[in-house]
Amino acid sequence: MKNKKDNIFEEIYKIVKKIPCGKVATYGQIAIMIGNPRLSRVVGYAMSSCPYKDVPCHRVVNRFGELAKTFGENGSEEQKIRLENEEVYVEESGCVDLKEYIWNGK
DNA sequence: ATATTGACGGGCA
DNA sequence: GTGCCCGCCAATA
Repeated sequence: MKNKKDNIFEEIYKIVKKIPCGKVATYGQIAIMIGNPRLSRVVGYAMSSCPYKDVPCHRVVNRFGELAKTFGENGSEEQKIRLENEEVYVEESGCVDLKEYIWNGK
C-alpha cells in the first residue's frame, strides 16, 4: 500500500519533464493532468522549489502564457533565452503565443 | 505548534 | 460581462 499521499510534487515533476522542447505548458493544464485543476498553486510552488534540474520549469507558464518573473534574480531574462533557444519566441514582456507553443499534451 | 503566503485556476454571485 | 471567493499542497515566519 502506498503512503498516505505520494508527494504531489513528484506528480508535477513527472508531467513537466514530459513537456517536449519547443513547447510550453500552463500550470492549470499540468494541474489537470495531475487530477486536480485547483492544484495550480501547488504546481507553481513545485516549480519555485524546482529541486530537480530535470524539470524544465522555464517551459511552464501561467494561464496568460507569460513566464514566471520570479524564476531567478535576472527574472525571466534567462528563462526567455532558454525558450528562444528551443524555438519558442518570447516577447519582451516574457509572453509567448499559447496558441502556437501550448503543449497539446502529446 | 499555528497562521499566512505563494510562480494559479476555476466557479459562482 | 465583471468581480469576488474558494480550493489545494508545501514552505516560511
